[in-house]
Amino acid sequence: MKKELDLIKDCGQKILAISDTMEILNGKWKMSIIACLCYKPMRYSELLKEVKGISGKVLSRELKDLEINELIEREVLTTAPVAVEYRITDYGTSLKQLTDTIADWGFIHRQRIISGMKTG
Amino acid sequence: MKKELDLIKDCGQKILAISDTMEILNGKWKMSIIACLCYKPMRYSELLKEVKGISGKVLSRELKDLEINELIEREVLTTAPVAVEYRITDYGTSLKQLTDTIADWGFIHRQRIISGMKTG
DNA sequence: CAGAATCCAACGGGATACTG
DNA sequence: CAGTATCCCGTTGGATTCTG
Repeated sequence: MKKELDLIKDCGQKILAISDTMEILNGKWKMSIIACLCYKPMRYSELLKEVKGISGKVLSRELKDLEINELIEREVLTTAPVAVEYRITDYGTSLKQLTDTIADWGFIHRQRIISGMKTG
Repeated sequence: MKKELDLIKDCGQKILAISDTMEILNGKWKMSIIACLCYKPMRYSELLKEVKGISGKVLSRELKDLEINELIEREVLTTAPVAVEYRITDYGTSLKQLTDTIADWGFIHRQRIISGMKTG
């Protein structure tokens, strides 16, 4: 009985922690952007190509959000036609494992779908 | 050079997989619900208490979504005042590691916030 | 190239009241 | 108890245009 209560209590803390994370990583794009920048620094236009489906406006906002949370850094390169490079921060790399786990599950889920939704 | 291209290509697949996952687990509540039901089966009202902040309407919809994706099961208990129990499915338990990773990061992030946003 | 501005549609999500 | 229905708002997100 007490053991059950402990479980619930523990569960409560976990729920809170998950809510925290989902608050930071809301929207469908942030994890993709993070994963992208974990590979290498990229420019705005590169991200626009790599993160398929995202629009310019949304990419701008998401990048700002991520920068505010210190997950990525923005550097303006004073080159000829002006370039901006986005990089993952040390703190941002702490999300790498998370992106890996999410990607892994995505693969599995896709396999499950294309294998015809065989009844589990 | 080629190596870089490979990286990008690989990155592309990962981005897709992440998009897939985020499509299924969109909204701020689904992961919390999954994590909750990983502890033990729960009734609607229990979830309403455990998943702090969620409203009845949203909980209903999220539960339906999760059921459609075969991540949870719903059983109506023919008891006196009618009870409904939600359980995680085998497939749903494949998300347990993900909820753990997300929760871990949430803890870390909270620590970082309350420690005053120390740089680095 | 890197965005900001504007417009608009769709969805997420809260509050309340109602049903079986 | 376990939802559903309704209203209503803020956000998300796409398309397009404009700017430095």
